[in-house]
Amino acid sequence: MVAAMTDLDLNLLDALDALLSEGSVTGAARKLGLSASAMSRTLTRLRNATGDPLLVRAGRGLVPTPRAIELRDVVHALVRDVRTVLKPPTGEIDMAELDRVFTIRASEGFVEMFCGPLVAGIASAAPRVRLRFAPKPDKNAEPLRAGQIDLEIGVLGVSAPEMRTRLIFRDRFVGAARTGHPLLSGAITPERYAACRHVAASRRGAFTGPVDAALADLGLSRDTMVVVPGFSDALRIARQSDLIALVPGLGFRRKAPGAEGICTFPLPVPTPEIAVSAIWHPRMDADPAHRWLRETVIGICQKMVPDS
DNA sequence: CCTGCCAGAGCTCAAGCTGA
DNA sequence: TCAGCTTGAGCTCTGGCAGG
Repeated sequence: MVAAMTDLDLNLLDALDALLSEGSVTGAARKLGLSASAMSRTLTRLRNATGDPLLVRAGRGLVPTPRAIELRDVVHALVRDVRTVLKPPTGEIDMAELDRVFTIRASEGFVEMFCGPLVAGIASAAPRVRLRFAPKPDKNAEPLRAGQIDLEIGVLGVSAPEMRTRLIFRDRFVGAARTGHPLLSGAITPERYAACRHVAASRRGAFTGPVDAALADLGLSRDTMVVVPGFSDALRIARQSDLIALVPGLGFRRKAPGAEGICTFPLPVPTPEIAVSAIWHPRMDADPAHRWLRETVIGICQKMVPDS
């Protein structure tokens, strides 16, 4: 009886190819690294599946039936095609020909600081690749899961434990005040720092953060007058007023845009370290183009921040 | 979703059959 | 007698399924 499609076993195709090309159970068995008895049983299954004897006894050996002769070239081509389909990718891609759009979700500050070298590095290696920097209103993992975001750069959240991550660099917050600000003349103590008025950067609009907790440990509190969504806005306000901003220290060691007219200083209270990581969905882990993208992004960022 | 159980597929070994 | 194919017995592995 001919096998139904649900009984399809692609190993039979490989065995049939070996049997038809060798014209012998022993030869096919040797070719596939099986015993002759195993190959003989496979030939029995093939006979049941095709409804044709395929190879019949002729003296001590076997000869092919007309149906077997008819199938020989077809089966050989099929096996070759199946091997091509099932062969794992080599991981080698032609970067000059790679035509793809990658969406990277990162904070405004990251884009300001790193996009220049990133664009230059990617354009020189893969001229047909296009980048889309997506805004980062929150840490929602759904766009990564849905494939809308290829790579996220930021501080790890806890909402999506399946995500793959790699640390890019570590940073700490520093204070920032306009040049000539009275706070900058003399030692910056927790008391003097807390006595100033402040501008905070918070996507969620929060007036308090880790600095307030550290000040509270000393019995101090500060007055945050303004909250803005991003660090650039906080810097702009600090440059034009007596408000003190809180920004990642790295950007100012690198002379980030917007740093003119601003002096930074170490905070007089301890604050937690900021660990900036690359985050991607496991689905993209083995994709050669995505692997190239994240290695390139991580490599360029780490090159710019060698001492992190 | 994980784990344990069970049935069936497929393998090897050994032995038998057939023909040169 | 030997080479090659087939078949019975027994083992291992895999996948489906039920239960926790």
